[in-house]
Amino acid sequence: MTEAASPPLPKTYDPAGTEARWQAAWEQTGAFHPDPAAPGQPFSVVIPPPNVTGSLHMGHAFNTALIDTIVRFQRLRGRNVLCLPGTDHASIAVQTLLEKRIQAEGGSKDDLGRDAFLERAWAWKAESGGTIVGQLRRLGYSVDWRRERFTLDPGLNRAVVEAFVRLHEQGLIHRGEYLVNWCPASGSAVSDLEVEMKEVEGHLWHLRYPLTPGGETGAADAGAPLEAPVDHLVVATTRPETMLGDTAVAVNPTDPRYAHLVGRTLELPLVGRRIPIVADDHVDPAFGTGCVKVTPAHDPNDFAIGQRHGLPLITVMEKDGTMNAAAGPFAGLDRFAAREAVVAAMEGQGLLVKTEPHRHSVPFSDRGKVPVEPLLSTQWFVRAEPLAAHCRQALERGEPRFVPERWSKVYRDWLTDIRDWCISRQLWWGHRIPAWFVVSETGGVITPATPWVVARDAEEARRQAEATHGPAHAAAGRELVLEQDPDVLDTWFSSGLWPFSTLGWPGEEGAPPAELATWYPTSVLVTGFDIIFFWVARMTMLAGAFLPEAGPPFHDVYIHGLVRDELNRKMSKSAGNGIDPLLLIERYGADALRFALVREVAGAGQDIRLDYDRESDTSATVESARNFANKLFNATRFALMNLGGETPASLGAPVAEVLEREGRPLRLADRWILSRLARVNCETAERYGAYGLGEAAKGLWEFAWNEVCDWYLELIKRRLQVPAELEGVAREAALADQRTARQVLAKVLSELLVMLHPLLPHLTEELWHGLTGAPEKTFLALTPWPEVDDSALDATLEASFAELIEAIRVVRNLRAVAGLKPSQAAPVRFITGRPALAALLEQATPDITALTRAASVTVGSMEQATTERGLAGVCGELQVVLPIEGLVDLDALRGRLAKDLAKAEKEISGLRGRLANPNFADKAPPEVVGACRANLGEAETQAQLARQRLVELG
RNA sequence: GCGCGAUUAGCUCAGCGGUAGAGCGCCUGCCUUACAAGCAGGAUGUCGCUGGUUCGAAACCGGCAUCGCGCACCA
Repeated sequence: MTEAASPPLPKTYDPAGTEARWQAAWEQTGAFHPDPAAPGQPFSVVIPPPNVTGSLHMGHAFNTALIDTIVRFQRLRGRNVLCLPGTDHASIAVQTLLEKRIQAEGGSKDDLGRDAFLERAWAWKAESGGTIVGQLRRLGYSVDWRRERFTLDPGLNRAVVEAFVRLHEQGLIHRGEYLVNWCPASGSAVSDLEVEMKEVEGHLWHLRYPLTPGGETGAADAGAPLEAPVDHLVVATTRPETMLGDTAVAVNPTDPRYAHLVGRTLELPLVGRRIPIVADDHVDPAFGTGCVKVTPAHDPNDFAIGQRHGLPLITVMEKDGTMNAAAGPFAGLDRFAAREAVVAAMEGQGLLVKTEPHRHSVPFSDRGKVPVEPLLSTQWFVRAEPLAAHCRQALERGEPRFVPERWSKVYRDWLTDIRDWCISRQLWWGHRIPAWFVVSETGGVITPATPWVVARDAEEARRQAEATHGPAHAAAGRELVLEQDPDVLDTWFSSGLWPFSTLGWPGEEGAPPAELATWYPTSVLVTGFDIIFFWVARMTMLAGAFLPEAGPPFHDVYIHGLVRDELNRKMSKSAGNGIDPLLLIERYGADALRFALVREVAGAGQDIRLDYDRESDTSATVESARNFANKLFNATRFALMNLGGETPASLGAPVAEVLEREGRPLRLADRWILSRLARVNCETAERYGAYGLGEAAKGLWEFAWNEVCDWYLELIKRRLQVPAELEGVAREAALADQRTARQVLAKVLSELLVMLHPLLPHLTEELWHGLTGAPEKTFLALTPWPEVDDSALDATLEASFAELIEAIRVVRNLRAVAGLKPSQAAPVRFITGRPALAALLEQATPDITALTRAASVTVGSMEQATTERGLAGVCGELQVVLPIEGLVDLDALRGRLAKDLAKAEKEISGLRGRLANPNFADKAPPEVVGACRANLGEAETQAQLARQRLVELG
């Protein structure tokens, strides 16, 4: 080329500026704001809304990378894609966080009052929500920001109220007094899922409970072995403080030691209450003493025993975890202080038999990080079983489809034997429960017995209350006073509506929102396995209640693993081992981080480990992805310098027949890379579509780097440079061939960029614009996926080309063994008995020359095999000779040949062994046997050639 | 206790019936006008152990071991 091509791009890719520029361009032009009425089969995803409690962590980055890869692919495939973003109000988490801050300022939330507190919470949301949304943008998330939602925004509040009212109408919500998981730290009930069992080194205290006087001999039971008269029982407990609330002691009905005592009573120490001895199957005679103290108001198992035996419930604690008046002298003590005090008191009375160390599980509150107290309290519940049953039936039909499939079992098991869901929280930050108490019925206070109405708003509540209680009030001359339930709903109640509330559900009377009509149910939910119960199951359950005809709220559930740190630890805020995605983005670019994360997920559903050096904040994995990005950048840079200012469009697609006609046919390398391109296109589309994202990433990496860059670009370099001294016909021919190469290069590269776009959105957008010269507001992101050219597929050609590559590798290897300098040219001689291979090598002579620094390339038949002396190697049925005797290290050569020989001999013995087995020939498929024979023949040729050479060398 | 997953090259992981692959790291040689964030070449594995199925097993089935996770938990 004579014209001075000015280098259009720097030598290395700098992601920072590029990424910001395209993010802005996509957003400003509304590239990802779909129209529900637009053509194209709808495809929709609602993102798992991050909590507004902080900032982006690696889990978000991972989830984002996966979702965005999927939706960008579907967009390229022509689907009408909605990817809807949003954030979650995270009731307990935010409230806990704010309370701590207020405390640090020396105040309390009660000083502040509900309204002022909520004002602060909204201010916090504005700040924190803004932070995390900004960080999601920084990843290049192709979501519709115009439709961004927040679980506590007015539209979603409307959905929550509607959902609550409807569930109530369907009889699926009830209010009642039950033993719930109480978190004393946050002063609220929590659901079963928010309780985490932790192994703790505790104690097992053995306490003596005396029998009340009368009939100690146990003579009533004739079958019992007559032992010394019994005057007490010993119970074992890990929580002595709860004894203050004991209302029985239970033994197993079949336990001969105690059968005769059932029905007798004990005197509860420290309290003096008479409590019965009851028989219950739940008691394991083999554990401890076989006697269990029963505290129905403070333990779920005891609660069940209490129900079976009609025992009273005695609550001995306040909601802040201190002992109440029922605890007598221990009132006012914190539950843990009370534990020590009770033990001391028992010991003082000689009733402490022994204290054993005991390792056991203690329920902890997820948020409060303190042991949960099972406490009797009045709460709202969703009846889970009918909703779960609906989901189980759907799952029988394969809905939703879990990827990987095994997670469906986890989902199903949880839906089986499900317990009611406690949805009320004694918090301020959240959706206020749309229930109003008729407090004028209970003297102005809310009690478990206060009548209530559920309504969409205060007015409707009043109307209802008037209807039910109005006449009675009027008759009594009382004013009807209503008070809304002060409590809020579990955050997951609103998150559970997310797939349809965000799309406008419930909409206006008789007019479903267009978004809902187009994009519901959503196509796929992508989330971590850790919230299958919390979120996935809640969404399917609630969707079943409100939109049953639509089926589950998503067709597929793609479950991914967690990102673990370099030591395979779960990343967590409390452990302080999180790796900051923003740091990695700054260092390597968002594309590199995304690519690295996606590339790690080949084994779908598995946790991924991100290597990381905390000293330098570097990650070899992300760095290698950055290097790949740079490789792609440079490949494009190369193209830009060699396309003579033309674009894929101006050059036109390389159509084999047309080029043939024009006398500038596709060369071997062209046909090879076009065949590979078509094949990779098929494979990649298939993988993306089937959630094989890691495989798609790896496949494209290998194609781009190991085939396009390492071989194709190298092979066309000469054709792209037309020497200035060429004249006349030769020049015409060279220019024509140059054009063919340019066409193929332009096609391969531009299509490769499209295929890589879901993985490296910014870089590919940038390079594609450079390559195609597309107007600024025409985006690769919205371009159609390239069509597969079936006629380009040629498996035979690909196999031949692989042989050519091998031949070149052998030459290079021989040169390396000989220690030839890259600048030293050496003659190359190929010898083969296979005419087709010989023809291929003849045809590729110029390529071989260029890629091996050959002084000359000759191809001969077997008869000419041993005429030269020099370096020799074999591959397949090909003998490669570098006749440069003088320059050669003979020992190195012998070593090389010996190695070839050993390898061939090993293969021969293996293959012979197999073929010698008559069963193999009989039972193995013919093509396998055939391949085996062919390989044996090849290996034998190799061995023979190597032996021959070694003999010649002496 | 029940269930799930993992165990393959120094590290991180693919492969899931036809006798082992990638990236990183390592060794050798190269600044060859796309790329040293690169190029060329090289070394490295009784595929956790153990039975079985099969002509053939890293892959399928059984058992065991180790690690991890989930669920349920005996006070």
